[in-house]
Amino acid sequence: MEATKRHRRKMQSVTMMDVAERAQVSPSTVSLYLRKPDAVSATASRAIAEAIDALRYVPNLMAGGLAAASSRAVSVIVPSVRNAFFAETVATMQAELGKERLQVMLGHSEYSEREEENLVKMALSWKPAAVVLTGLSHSATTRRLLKDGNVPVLELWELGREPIDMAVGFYHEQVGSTAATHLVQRGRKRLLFLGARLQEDRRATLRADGFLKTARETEGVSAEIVQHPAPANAAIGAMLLAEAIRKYPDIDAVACSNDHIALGVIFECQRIGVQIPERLSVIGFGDLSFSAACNPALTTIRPPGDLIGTEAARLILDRIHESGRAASSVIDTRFTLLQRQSS
Amino acid sequence: MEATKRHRRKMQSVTMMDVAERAQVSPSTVSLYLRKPDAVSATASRAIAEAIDALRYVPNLMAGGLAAASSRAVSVIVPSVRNAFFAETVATMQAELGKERLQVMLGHSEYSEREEENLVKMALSWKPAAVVLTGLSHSATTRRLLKDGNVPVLELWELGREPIDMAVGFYHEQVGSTAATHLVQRGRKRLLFLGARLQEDRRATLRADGFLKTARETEGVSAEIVQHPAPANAAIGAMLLAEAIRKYPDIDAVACSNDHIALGVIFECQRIGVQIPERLSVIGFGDLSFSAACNPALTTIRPPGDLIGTEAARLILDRIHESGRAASSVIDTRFTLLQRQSS
DNA sequence: TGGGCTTATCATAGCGCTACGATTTAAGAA
DNA sequence: TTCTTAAATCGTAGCGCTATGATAAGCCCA
Repeated sequence: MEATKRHRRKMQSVTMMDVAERAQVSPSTVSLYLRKPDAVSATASRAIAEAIDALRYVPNLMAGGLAAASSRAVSVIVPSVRNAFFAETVATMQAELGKERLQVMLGHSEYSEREEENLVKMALSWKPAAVVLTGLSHSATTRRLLKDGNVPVLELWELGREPIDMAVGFYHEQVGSTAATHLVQRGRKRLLFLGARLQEDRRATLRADGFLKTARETEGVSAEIVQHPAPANAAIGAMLLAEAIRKYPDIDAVACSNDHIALGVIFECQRIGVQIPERLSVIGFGDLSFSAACNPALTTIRPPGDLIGTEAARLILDRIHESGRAASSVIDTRFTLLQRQSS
Repeated sequence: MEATKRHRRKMQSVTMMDVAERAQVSPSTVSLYLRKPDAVSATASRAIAEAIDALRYVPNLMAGGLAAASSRAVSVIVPSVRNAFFAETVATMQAELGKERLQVMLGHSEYSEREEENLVKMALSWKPAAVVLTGLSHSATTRRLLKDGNVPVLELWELGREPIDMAVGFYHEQVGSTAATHLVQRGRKRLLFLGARLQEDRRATLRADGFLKTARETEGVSAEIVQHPAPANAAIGAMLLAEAIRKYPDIDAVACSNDHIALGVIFECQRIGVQIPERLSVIGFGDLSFSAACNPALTTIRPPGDLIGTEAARLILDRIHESGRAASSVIDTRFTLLQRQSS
């Protein structure tokens, strides 16, 4: 025994080398086949495919990522996937990115910039193919990390100020404005905005702002706001309506920061005998799964959560494929007003 | 020039080596500090921490994972995060695992075993610290991959047959049985189960089975089922109730496969003037955000989505820490009946 | 004072893959 | 047939880190 080996290591059962050997090609060719199948001849492709199958080869993406200095993971950070809006976008993105074998890494900021910053730091450790954030407000450190990180960055669900890199979403002030205009067109004069958790949900605040601004700029129309710091749900909605009627007995229309609130309003009106829409018009935001089935069916504004996801995925894939490009994109997905019975 | 270097490589700006140099220790010590801070002296720790901070060092987890032959990623595969139940569990798991710097990699099977299999293959390429699946039904290949993969495996949200490795959840037949027993105790005799997408949602089917079995075993009680293949939502719920009343005019209680269906039932009853609970008792499943605020408030069974997430995270962390253990665990989280006005 | 511990630190050999440039082969053109 | 050019394929040096075992430094008690 000549050499006294001191080191030993566990290892992966089947490596690319094994595949190469069986297919009678070099490891480089196997690697090429896996990354760009078109660049490999039909003969080689067949042999490699057979070998992969026979050996049950599973590529090691950590090794690949290390060698390539970038991984096939996309870090997606949302306030919470418990929120149906973001769940829709995350689900759509995962489906689209999964087709190209990109992995979604999920993080929840819980509406905290501090937490978002931690998640971004963690994400960067993975050399992700892209980092996806929600909204346009981030800590200075987050911004710096992302700009220095030399990584495609997407900001979803909000348009307005300058994005770090790319953005897909819509203008929330416009949502509020559209709601106000709609109610006015329906002949309403005493408008009210019902909001929950506005201190944390910047986008809901923008909707409220747009609503109040547009309403107050209209001749002969008044607009007030009633809010609560708790997260939006139907119970809060019911509570808010009760409070609103106490404070402003003559209101004839309410816009809600989302459909959960609106659902609570509908229930509360049933209980206290307020007729919708005769006595009170109601408009929500979200078009959640129950909105069309309410009694009365809820007029609402539908944000395109799925479209945001597909567009985001498309931008990421574009960036990956034509890696040279630096064009920064902003996509306005718009939103849709769905008029139903409640207004 | 002696050597003609042919190779060149881009690289990470700051590596562990840079940190080691600045802190006047070896790279090994830095690595140790990062993985087990307690094993490093206070002096060294301070110097390393300072260096990391000053250089803004970001560890490369791909390199770490490759060297360690396992990553700090946990692959979580759920039918869809659009479903509030799974969203709750995913969110909770991410929060718990994130504390220990584990990344959640998300996949959506869309209730397809074929798709789940693909996702598991992709997941395994990352050498995850654990693989988390939903339910106990998987393709044979999925099972084999996971067993050969030498990876901790968790199956959530369902108990019953033998798990691959560990399982956290509850018995869905028990849920159905509990619902039936409750309605009988409230004096109901003509029971009905309203279900959506039962062909795909195995767990909803188990609830239906448990419900029908228990009801039919009870003296003087009858039970029927009405279902629809579309995904559960309030509109389907309303439709199902209308159909149910047409088919079985004398029913006095309905159990719904989830609260979305129950919400539709409530709305439909309001429209057609059926009094809840006087004429008809209603019980749901899920305790969704609106359930307590309905009119009338909905009696429902609450599955502990958050508990499932925390318990799952705990099991994974336990496995990582005491890596020798092979004890396979099954945790029954139970569920809670919430009696409200609708029954 | 020194032997036997424990504790802290270190040097080094890969982990499995991809990028790079070089080399071989195939296909046309002359 | 030879030369040129394009298409396939190959050889190899790392990517940045961790596991391993070795060494050095403290510490206790005889």
